[in-house]
Amino acid sequence: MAAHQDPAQRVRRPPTILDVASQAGVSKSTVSNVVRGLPGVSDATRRRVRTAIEQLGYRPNVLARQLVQQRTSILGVVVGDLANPFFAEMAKSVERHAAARGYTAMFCNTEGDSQSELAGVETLLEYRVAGIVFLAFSGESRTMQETLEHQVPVVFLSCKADWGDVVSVDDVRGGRLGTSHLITAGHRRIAYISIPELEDQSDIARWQGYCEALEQARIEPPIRISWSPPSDHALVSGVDRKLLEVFTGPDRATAAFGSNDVAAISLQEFADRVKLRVPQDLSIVGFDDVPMAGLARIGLTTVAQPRDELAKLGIATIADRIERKLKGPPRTTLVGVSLVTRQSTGPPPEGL
Amino acid sequence: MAAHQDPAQRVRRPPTILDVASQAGVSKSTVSNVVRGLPGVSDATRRRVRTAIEQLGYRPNVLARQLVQQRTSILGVVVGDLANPFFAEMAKSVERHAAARGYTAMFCNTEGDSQSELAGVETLLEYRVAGIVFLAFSGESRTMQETLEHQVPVVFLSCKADWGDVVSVDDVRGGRLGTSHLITAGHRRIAYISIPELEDQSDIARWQGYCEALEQARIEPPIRISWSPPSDHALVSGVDRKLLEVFTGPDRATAAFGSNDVAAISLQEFADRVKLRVPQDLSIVGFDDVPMAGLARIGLTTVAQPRDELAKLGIATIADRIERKLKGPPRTTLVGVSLVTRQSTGPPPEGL
DNA sequence: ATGAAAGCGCTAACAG
DNA sequence: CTGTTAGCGCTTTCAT
Repeated sequence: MAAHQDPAQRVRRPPTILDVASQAGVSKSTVSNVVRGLPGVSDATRRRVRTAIEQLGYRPNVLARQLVQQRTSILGVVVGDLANPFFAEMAKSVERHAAARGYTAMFCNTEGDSQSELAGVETLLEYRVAGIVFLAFSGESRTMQETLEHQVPVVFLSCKADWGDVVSVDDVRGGRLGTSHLITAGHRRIAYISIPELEDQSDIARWQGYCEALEQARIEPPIRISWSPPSDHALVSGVDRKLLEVFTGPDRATAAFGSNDVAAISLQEFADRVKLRVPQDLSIVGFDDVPMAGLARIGLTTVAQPRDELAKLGIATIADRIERKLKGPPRTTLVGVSLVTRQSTGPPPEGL
Repeated sequence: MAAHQDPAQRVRRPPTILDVASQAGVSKSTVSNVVRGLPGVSDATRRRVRTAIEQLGYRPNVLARQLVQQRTSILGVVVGDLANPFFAEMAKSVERHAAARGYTAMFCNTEGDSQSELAGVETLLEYRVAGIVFLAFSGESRTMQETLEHQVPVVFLSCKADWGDVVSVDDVRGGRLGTSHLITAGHRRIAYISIPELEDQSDIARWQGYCEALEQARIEPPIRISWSPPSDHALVSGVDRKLLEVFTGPDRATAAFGSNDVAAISLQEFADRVKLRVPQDLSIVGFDDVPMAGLARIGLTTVAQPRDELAKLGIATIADRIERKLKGPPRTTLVGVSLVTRQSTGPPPEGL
């Protein structure tokens, strides 16, 4: 292999279209025509240009192109938490489908914080992204305004808002599905548990589904736990309590519905640590069906989302919107959820 | 909330610096100066410009700026597999540290395929990224050339190559560490197992460390398993065999060292399915210490990488290189690995 | 079939 | 302190 030089020393700037033009002895328009594969260039010229491009290692400057074209092929993707396996999987799918449609994805991790969500969108807008895909949306209205004001198509993928296109599972239905499963198994005291960092619009919809299921079964009251693992305290229906208390004592909760798999698995981990047996003492249902949930050792019952289908539809929607193939008012596309039953759920203990 | 219009119909293009200038009754340079916070603008003018910006919702066009400045603040990040929790965590850290230093991250998922690795780098180069961070590198030399030819600083983060800056753990040492742990526990037949999609330079170094440890303990021969879960077949030292065979029979392997936690956990899952007890029948060591490995139910003994420290150093390195604060030949920064002992390892069965 | 010229929105000298 | 001017690299009419 050729001796390599110190990266800091090589200062040769990338060749421009002009370099190619002069090298090939043509005008830059011709080079442009060749690069873009337009017809109306003689074969001889085309060949000469191709050679020059090869020799110089010319690569068109996308920034310049997009500046003059007044549009970019960058898709901004707002992710709640890349470290959450669900988002990681979605991000991966989104990137793949975006690339397949000619878009480059630019990710923004928000840590579920509406502050950085706003900052992220701001950055994306500065890059004049062609559209924004929200993989999580806090619901913060200022972000919405910023985005609206600047005419960027937006799709809420696996999350929702009352403006912009939505492609997601029916979270309310998913919430009902998971909760009903527990009710059917005989549980009467069922808690809903979420991790505050990830409480967004989806979380709210799932909570609603949970409440509806309880109501329909005439079970009162709903119990909302907001917990930051691995703390042993949590906000239980608004008041700070020891988490363990919720699952012990005479009218303890015998089951919990996690707003997502990470919350559910964290709770299972907590249960393991404090020697609560799952599902004998405590049944747990999650949401998402992340790969980890399917491991024999985890065996989490969960509401599954068809991730790749969601990503595909979401990208199709926003791409169509960008390309003006889709017009009219915001559209909502709901795809089905399904319950995956594993070992984390069972009937409640005797007498409860 | 104001009635929202159909996203497809609002055609107002984003305001430019000229719009702001005329609105404020100044020249565009003055606006530019205000936007960039340069001194030498009277307070009155500054205020007027600020107001105009506010009213118009002006947002500078980064593409135009970067075009004229001849440099971007985009950092390309090549990721092996976003769905692998290790990469997901790294990606997240990288994005955070990049943002802290004023860079925007643009991710490329390669699925461990050197073909799309090349395509990804190609795309990044078209965007004139300021630098490229490899979170996985296949070792494919053409990519290297493409990159070198275009003068982009490169850092190999938690992976390696013999050119460009490297910031990683000492994979060879890590390989030795994990293997030695098994040897010390009494194992004599230890397999090395990796998932082909992720075999890269790090994998090779870890394999080398594994071999060295075996050699030092005068254990022969090394066993290399290349496995695509959940298949029940695998390539064992080059030949296709049933995976189970490796861990049963008279001279079976009693331990396995996974090239990363995903491989190790997959193997554990396999063991669970075929009723091999871990660690009684089979000890398993992983590499990375992903969050999942620490769950009580997984309890994977593994070689831990300090992810956030790696990301921080990696970004610092490439940022310094970009900003010319770091000059000279490629630098290698190695950070320490440590073994985290959990429940997946123990002594071999009696008599083996 | 090819070239010339006019910008895209912005920064960076340089004048005034 | 503020305005004028000349591009950055590219696409896109419009001539030739």
